[in-house]
Amino acid sequence: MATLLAEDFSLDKTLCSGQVFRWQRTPQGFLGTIEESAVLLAQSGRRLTYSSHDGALKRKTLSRYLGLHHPLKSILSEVSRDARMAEAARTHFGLRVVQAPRLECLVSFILSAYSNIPRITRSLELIARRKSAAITNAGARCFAFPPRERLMTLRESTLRSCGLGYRAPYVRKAIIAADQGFLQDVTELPYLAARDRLKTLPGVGDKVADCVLLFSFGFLEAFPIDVWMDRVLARYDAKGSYAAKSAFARDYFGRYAGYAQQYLFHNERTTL
DNA sequence: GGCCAGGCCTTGC
DNA sequence: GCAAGGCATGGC
Repeated sequence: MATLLAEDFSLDKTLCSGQVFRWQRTPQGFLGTIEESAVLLAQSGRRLTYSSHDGALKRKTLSRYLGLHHPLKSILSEVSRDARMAEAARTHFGLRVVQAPRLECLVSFILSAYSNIPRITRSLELIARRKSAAITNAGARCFAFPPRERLMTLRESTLRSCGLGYRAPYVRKAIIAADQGFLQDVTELPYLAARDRLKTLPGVGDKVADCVLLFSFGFLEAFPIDVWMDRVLARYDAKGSYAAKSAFARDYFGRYAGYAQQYLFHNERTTL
């Protein structure tokens, strides 16, 4: 068990705001996987304790995963352009935008199309069980999201058996692209070009691309717009195409628009 | 047993 | 460009 000082941070809000899907609450804390490690996380005040089953999880890897490198206070003060956003910032203070592994994030959000969170979680879990051995931490078994080389051995039919439905070929192609360095290439691009590039993958449109750019590539200006955010944006009188609304949001909230999105999104989902 | 789903793709204007 | 329908399955 190691300790990390985590200021201005809420583990609960960060892991339970729809950015990542496979963390589960246990009596000892949150159990999940990062890279090849089974990880247990618990927070007490500003103290974050963590352990990995093999001791391989590096502090820096964890810190990055949880978005602890983002200057939260200054980000929130920058995006709080109005009372509504300022209120969401107060209510959910400590929520951070994660920086999850790229391929895992891409697969997760391809699965999110026309689906729901329990189902996304289930499919990811089935994929993990197919290609990863069980690892145990705190007496609980879990399965790491498989690395690219092992995902490459998944046939489309096997993906279907994990409940992906018509998304199976999309995921299969995304894995192949990743294996050819596609995701690395995307990191070299500026935001809008990166979004266009991601959208060349089948099954990846504006919304999925923005989620992936925000939750794994670290493009904090990305502002994913789903049905929930559409409701929020209506109150800002933002109308038109996805491109138009997304441009409005980036212009209005600025370079950290993605943080505004995450707070407003979480706020919309947790308050009636 | 239906209805619905954290969008995307394909048509047809 | 933009508005409609269809979509494999599983959750509720």
